[in-house]
Amino acid sequence: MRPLPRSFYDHDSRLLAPLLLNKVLVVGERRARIVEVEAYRGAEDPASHAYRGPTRRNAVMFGPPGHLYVYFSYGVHWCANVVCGEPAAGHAVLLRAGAPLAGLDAMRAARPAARRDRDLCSGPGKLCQALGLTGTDDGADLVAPTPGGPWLGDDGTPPPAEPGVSVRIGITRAAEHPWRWFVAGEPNVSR
DNA sequence: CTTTGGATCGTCT
DNA sequence: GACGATCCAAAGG
Repeated sequence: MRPLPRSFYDHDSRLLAPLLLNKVLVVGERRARIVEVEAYRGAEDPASHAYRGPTRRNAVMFGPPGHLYVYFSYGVHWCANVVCGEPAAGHAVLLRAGAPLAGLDAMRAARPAARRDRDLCSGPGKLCQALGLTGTDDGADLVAPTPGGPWLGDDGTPPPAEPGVSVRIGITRAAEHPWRWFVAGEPNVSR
C-alpha cells in the first residue's frame, strides 16, 4: 500500500469526503479504516474554522491539499482533518471515526478508557488519541509522509456504494447541511 | 440504554 | 472573557 497521490485531494470537500470512506489511515504501525467523515467548506461555511479567513491556528487549511490539519478541541482532545480542494480555498474533511486494523495493542495502551475495541476510534478525539496524532502532526504531508508520520492509503476496499448521510454533529452554525457521511451499519461509527 | 454535567485551554473578539 | 467540529463518568430508568 502506498500514499494516495496529491491529485486525489484536489476536490471540493463535499465530493472528497465520501471517497475517503474505507481508505486506511496509517501512523507508524497503527492502522484504522476511515468509516465516518464530515465536509467543511471554508469561506462558504460558517461552521468551518476557515470561515473568517487565515489565522495562526488554521493556516494549514490555506495551504496545498493533501496535508493534515490538527486542532485542539475543548481543551482536552485533538481532531484531525484532511485539507483538500483548490489551494487557499480552506476546504477540509474531518476524520470522525475509524475501524481499528493494526497496532491494536498500542491503541489500547493509548486509550485506557476504552472498554471495548469499538470504543478505540469511534469519534474524532478518540481516533487521534488511539493513533497518537497531536499538534505536532499539524501540517503533515499525507502524500510524502515522514518516517512514522501519518498518511492515507487504499487497500483495495472501495467506498460504500450507498454511504449513510446526515447533518454534521456537534456544531451550532450552518447545522442544516447534510455533510456527514459514514459506512452504514459499521460498529465503529460514532454515536 | 439514555441523559446530564464537568473537565480544560487555545483561540479569537 | 466567552466559547468550542468532544469525551467520559455518574446517575436514573
